[in-house]
Amino acid sequence: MPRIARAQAEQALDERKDQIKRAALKVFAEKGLAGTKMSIIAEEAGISQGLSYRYFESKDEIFTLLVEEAIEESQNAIRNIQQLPGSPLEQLRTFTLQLLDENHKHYFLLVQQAQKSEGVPRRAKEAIERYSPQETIELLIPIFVRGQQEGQFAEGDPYRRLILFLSVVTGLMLQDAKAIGADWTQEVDRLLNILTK
Amino acid sequence: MPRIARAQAEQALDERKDQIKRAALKVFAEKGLAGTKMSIIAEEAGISQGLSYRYFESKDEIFTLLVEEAIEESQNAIRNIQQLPGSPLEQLRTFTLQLLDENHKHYFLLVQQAQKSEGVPRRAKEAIERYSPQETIELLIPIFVRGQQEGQFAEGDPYRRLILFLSVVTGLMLQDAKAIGADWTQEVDRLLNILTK
DNA sequence: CATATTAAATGAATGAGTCATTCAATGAAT
DNA sequence: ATTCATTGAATGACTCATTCATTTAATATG
Repeated sequence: MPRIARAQAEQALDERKDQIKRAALKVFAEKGLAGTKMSIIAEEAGISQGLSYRYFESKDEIFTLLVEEAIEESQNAIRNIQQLPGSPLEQLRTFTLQLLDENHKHYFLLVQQAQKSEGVPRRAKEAIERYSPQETIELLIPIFVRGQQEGQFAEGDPYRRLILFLSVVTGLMLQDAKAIGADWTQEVDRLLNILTK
Repeated sequence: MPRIARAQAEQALDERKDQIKRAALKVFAEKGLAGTKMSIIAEEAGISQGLSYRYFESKDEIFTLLVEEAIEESQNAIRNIQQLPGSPLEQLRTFTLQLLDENHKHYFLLVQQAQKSEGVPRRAKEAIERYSPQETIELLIPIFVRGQQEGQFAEGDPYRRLILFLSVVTGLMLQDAKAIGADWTQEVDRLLNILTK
């Protein structure tokens, strides 16, 4: 095989691998590990039952891989928020909108699922324990406190406020509220009223 | 058997039946129909594996029964809100707090679960179709509109606002946010900021 | 009180069903 | 013609609702 063709072929394989991963992410996020059948992942990816096994060892492997990716993504997003321009409120707004876009949403829900489910593969469990979403809140607290000092956010226990806020955002994701449509901007602004004065 | 003893015996049976139903409700609400094992219900009720079958035909029967009860309860709660004293805001506040108490919460989540799950028994499905939670929103709309006219609630599409609000409340239930504790009053007041000016 | 009768409760065993995984066969690409 | 991706039916391990022989408790009878 010529050099060029080989490179193309490799890329094709990578793309297919990605396609399967994306499909799996969506389904896992919606239904959890136990609730997800390999056949549904295949269907979602538009391929046949068996094909996933040319690209991955097992269902557990895909799941674990995705959880690890999800956590990496989550860490990035959180690190990012610190650098974001604007007031604390604007920072949180951007962060929330980002959390709600398709890709991040699925990652976020995946981790949620992985946390409460039984029978999660060891490595996935470890990844989650290494980076608990507790940490998400802890990293948001300084921003919130700054907002309080600047008089933009309401008084009260930051931890409790942020738990409430994140619960609410998670709830929205779960509802998948198709009724709302793709543009969450309006909703997020309303949601932020939970935190502001 | 004397009259009295027989009556006592019957009552004992009813109580056990109730005990099983309560346990089942809790587990079904948390894990859905497919995710719930009869053995877990038994454990939750503090009885042995097989005993539920002296009181109920099958898992499906329990599930269906509970869904039917849940819908009845839901209808009552909604009818109630109309009679509630106070401003629209106060009405909604009371309604929401009621929704969040242990019992109603489980009923509400059960219906949620039943809606999205596959393989729901026919009769349960029918009960749900007969009374969709769409209806919940439609019954809340007049209250919300009145609140808008009185200047207490924010402008905007009532349907969309209420969808958001209910999604958020549902999300809270799902999170079960133990971190928050039993008293939701504070949180509900914050949540209502989503609707008010 | 002792004992017979009836009903409640247990938990191990069954077996029907589900679903991850495999693989022989097919198709496409080079 | 050869190589490799893809299919989808078949396998078999596993799960779990349901059953039922056995134990335990309650109640009646003498």
